[in-house]
Amino acid sequence: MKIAEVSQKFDISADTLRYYERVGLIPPVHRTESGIRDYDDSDLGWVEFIKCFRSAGVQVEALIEYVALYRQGEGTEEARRSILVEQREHLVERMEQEKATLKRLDYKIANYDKLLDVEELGNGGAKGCCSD
Amino acid sequence: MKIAEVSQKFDISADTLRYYERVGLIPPVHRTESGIRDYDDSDLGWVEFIKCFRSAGVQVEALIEYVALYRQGEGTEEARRSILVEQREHLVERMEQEKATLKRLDYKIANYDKLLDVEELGNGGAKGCCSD
DNA sequence: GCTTGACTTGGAGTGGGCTCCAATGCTTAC
DNA sequence: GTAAGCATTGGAGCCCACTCCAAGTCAAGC
Repeated sequence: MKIAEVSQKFDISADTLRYYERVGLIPPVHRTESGIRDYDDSDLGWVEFIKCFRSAGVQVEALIEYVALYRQGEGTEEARRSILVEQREHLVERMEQEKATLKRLDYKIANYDKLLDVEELGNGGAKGCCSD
Repeated sequence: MKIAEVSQKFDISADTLRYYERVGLIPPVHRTESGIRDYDDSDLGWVEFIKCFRSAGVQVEALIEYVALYRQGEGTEEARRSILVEQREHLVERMEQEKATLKRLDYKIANYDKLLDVEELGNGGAKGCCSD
């Protein structure tokens, strides 16, 4: 599978795919004789893997480290595991923060709904909520 | 309240607080005669507000727009509401992605646990999971 | 009044994560 | 075999969100 197809399939630009490979976020992709990238199933698996983790905000740095350890093979399992655990912690923290913000956002939106409803009824003039 | 105290209270650097004000993420902060920032309750409210939304990944751009509308006052309620709704959508999408990634992360960690358990029992040699 | 330390400003610098570019090479259709 | 449209590379550039800096001002203690 050539880079253009992969790019389309995963909605990641070819530039980004090359960048990922260059910095070690993805192991070297299989090539044709003439040096053109020809993604095989394993390569596609990595792309999908990275896409998943990147789009959840996992840092490139951590993924690079993980991939490097993976490529080193046996003996690195514990280190790999601890990267994952660390990233899991970050993720959970982020999700909690987001949950709180979502709640607040909903509250604010509900306030605007009320406010706008009132206005619609010709009863304007209610003071807008400030930072709440 | 001077900038150093605010910085400490919210764990945001003084530089960042000034930056926030400069770009319009926070309305102009109250000053002493001599021009030194002296945050009042409303200013602190804004700082808290921005901290909450920023730490959930809401873009500075959107918040600037919101604050600008807020400062324009009446008549901008609908626009403000729609900014919030839009940001809510982004947030929910992000959270869903993260949920999926968390699940995957848990699965991978569990795999490593199993793998490492087996090794501990002197039964090594099981092939590490690739991108799964 | 002088030092110390926190404050001010505008502007430059940084880091992360891409994104774009120029120069060049391969492939396919005509 | 040649033009169009893909691919390759290294390196520069860009955007976001800060972060730091220099040069100067202000405030509190001695």
